[in-house]
Amino acid sequence: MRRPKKERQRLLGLLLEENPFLTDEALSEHFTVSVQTIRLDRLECRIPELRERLKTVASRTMNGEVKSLHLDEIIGDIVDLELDAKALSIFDVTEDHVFQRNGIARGHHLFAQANSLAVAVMDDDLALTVKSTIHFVRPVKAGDRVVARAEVEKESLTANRTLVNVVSTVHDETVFTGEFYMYRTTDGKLGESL
Amino acid sequence: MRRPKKERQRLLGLLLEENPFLTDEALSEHFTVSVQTIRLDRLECRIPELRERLKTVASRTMNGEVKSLHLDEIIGDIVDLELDAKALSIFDVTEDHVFQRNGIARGHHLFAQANSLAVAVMDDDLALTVKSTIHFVRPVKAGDRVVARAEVEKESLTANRTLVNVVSTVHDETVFTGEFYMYRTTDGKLGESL
DNA sequence: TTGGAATTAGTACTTGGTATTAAACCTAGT
DNA sequence: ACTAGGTTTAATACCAAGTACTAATTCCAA
Repeated sequence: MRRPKKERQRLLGLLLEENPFLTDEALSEHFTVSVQTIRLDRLECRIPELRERLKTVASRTMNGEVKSLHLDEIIGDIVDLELDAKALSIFDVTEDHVFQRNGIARGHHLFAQANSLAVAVMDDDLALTVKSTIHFVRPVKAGDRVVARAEVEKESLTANRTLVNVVSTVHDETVFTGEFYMYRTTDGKLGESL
Repeated sequence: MRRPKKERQRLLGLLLEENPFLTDEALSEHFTVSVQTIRLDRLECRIPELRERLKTVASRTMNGEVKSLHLDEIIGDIVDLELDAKALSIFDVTEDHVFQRNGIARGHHLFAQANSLAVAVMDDDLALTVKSTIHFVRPVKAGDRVVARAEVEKESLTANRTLVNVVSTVHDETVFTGEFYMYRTTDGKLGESL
């Protein structure tokens, strides 16, 4: 599935943040574009080459800056994304995400998945969550694969505010729903600055 | 100072364990031998080349072989707690918690702190969050110390449902508020079972 | 002084890139 | 219809940091 440039570049960034080990070669196959295109993308997005990425990741390890790396991680793999429209991510719940006592996933992981997705679906690099109402409909257990679907409310697409609805399911059964009122910080094409 | 082979190789191993970022070139200067000698040394000692070393160090980071502790951890340090009444936790925001683009903390970390606190304040080992409405009142930056205060709504202390209000502040200024509707799974003092 | 270990040198080849130039391909606008 | 611009590919030269291999040189001790 050939994606438009802008979308491809966003996904490229997200992908490499999760997996910095991918070579341009591998990326070109993933996006079914040429290696040169990937290199142009990295250039535009100021994403360094594989070796530089590994160097910084490794140095983070050596300096013990790892402590909370996963905290900043985008929770869940974003597998589909249409800017300002909809997006989908998958999050595999492991033992690490649940209360030992009852094996039920801690709420903030489900929230993190949904929130990350809401941020990602916005066509704005600096989007922020302003307000949110969420429901934990059914408990989620370790081993469950949570599929989160985000949909942008078209009619809410005003200058600065946007409503994103997220529904998370396990085996087609709703486990979580959330409304995310997002704030777009850029009002135009200022995305490239900074 | 020219050291004998055996000693040099021993030092080589120690050196690279501490600092895997050194190239053969740098090492050859350090030991004042030729690059080829260093390569023979690495070969004999089965020390991989720079890139391989960085790859493994970096993968250690990514695979969370260093992380572990935090995932299930309660986010923020709970410094005060009165069961079924109120609780307080402190969370220091670091670079790891913010968007690189604008230095603002990702929402799900603030949520995680508040949610963890709401769960902790309940006098029930198996309390779950059912529903929540939250406001991100003001952006939080790296370096900020977020103080979250949870208060149990006394009149809501019914059999199974409880409302917990959380207000998070930075320097006495409110940055986040949340209402957490909690579900108690045990209806009495069965908390110790399981 | 001579023989084997240790060291150094030199060459060809590999990966995963950068940098640059140029061609080809769409696609929207007047 | 046709051109201009953005986008994508291609092609080439070059680099860093190596491996793999061969060969020459140096050292040092029996």
